[in-house]
Amino acid sequence: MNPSPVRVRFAPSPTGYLHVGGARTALFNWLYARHLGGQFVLRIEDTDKERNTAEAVQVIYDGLKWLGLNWDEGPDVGGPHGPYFQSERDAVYQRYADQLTAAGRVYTDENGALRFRLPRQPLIFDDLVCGRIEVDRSKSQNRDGGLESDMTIRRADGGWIFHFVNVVDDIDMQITHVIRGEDHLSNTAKHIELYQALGVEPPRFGHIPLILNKDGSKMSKRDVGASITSYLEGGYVPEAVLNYFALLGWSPKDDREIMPREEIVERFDLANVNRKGAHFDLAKCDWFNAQYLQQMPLEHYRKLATPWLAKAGLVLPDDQLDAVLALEKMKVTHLREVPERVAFFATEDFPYDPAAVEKTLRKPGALDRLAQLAECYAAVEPFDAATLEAKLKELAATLGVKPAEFIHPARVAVSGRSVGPSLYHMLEVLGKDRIFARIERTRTQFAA
RNA sequence: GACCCUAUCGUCCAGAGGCCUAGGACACUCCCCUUUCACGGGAGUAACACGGGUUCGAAUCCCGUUAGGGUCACCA
Repeated sequence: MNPSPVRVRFAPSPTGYLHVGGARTALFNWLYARHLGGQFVLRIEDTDKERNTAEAVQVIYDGLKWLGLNWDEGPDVGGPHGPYFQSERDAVYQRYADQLTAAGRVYTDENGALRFRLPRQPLIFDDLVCGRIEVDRSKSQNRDGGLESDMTIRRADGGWIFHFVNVVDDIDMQITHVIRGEDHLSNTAKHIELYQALGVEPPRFGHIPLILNKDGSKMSKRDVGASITSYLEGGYVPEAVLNYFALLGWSPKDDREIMPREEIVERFDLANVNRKGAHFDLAKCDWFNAQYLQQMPLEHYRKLATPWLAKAGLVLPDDQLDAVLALEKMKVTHLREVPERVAFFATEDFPYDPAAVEKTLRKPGALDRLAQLAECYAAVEPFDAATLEAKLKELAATLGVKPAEFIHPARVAVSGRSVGPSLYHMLEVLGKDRIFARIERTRTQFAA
């Protein structure tokens, strides 16, 4: 006997952007499916033809793919329960609507819309996250204090309404577990009434907490971090973002935070999802990103950083690329910072930071120190960080001055700035010739 | 307005009656490491919304209050 396979779905509407809340819903569905060896279905809810565009759908694909949330069935990959665009499922909806008509459960109202007669019976269901939910449907009122109006399932113009197509598709696609945002918890009663009217056993429901802004307000399109595209464009590592999102509402119940995808899949469970709305904190997301960047192998880091270098028009010789990237790897929070940080390796014509010049190069004797250092380094062998450090300190000792007298001007002379990589490692990567040229340029340019 | 969900540090989570003088992480402050900036290490500030019960004992269970969120569309 086959264990009944778990089938979950993510059913976004193509609005032109993928909201974090949506991505997190997709993630929890995906985790649930992968954890249990079930199927993850992608269905595009594009009944609203107005805002339905190919680009809007592409944004959803891009976001999910970036996060690594692969789907087993969907518009682009097909599957046995298609089509997966609601706009192409008219015949299916008509069939189910006919069934309701035959059963006398719907009627056409005075405006020509098709409405479902709500049974308004007391109703109980077990939510996988929220537990037992008990509603007395006969008490549901609308804003005017009147009885909740019967649910419209088809507009006068023939367009289908969300609640209906959502339920029909979940039935038709044999969805076993509906994992969605808590904003649908209150709608679930109506949905169950629809399942019952259709003579179908409802799936299990799991309503996950909403994601709010850090101050608790509702997150809208404009808010920082709201759009998944902003992570793609902001230099985030998908695994880091996924890790952070997973911890918004779910916890492995111990102190583990940085977890590889496989571990999250392995440990994920709806029972460990909490019910409290999560406030989104980009600072913590950034911390995860920095951690992932620091801990990943240089080879992987290079693959992620290279496109950013290219986009900035920076060219680094192949044989130096890794060495240069390694110099700043521990300091980068977002990949987009990389070009700026390593730009001075790519050109001899780098700019000098005015503040650094003022503070360091303009100091009396600074240019002389550079000359002395260059002279000292002329014969250094091997030209590596350890030797360079030893030589510099030796020079300082000989002259009876602090090493800082050399270190600071040298840093500004070779990089144009007062902050950057470890000086000696930076010198090693730059090499003797470039250092001498840069010191020369500095001395000429800033000679009193 | 009716109904539903929620309530532990500023934020994300631990805590499923005694292990809690409430733990971890981010953020913040200080110290160490480092003659840069980071990383790393150490320390610190900081919370059980309130009021009633139940119990020998409550952050944990129950009720109420308050607060926040959600749903009640010919939007999805």
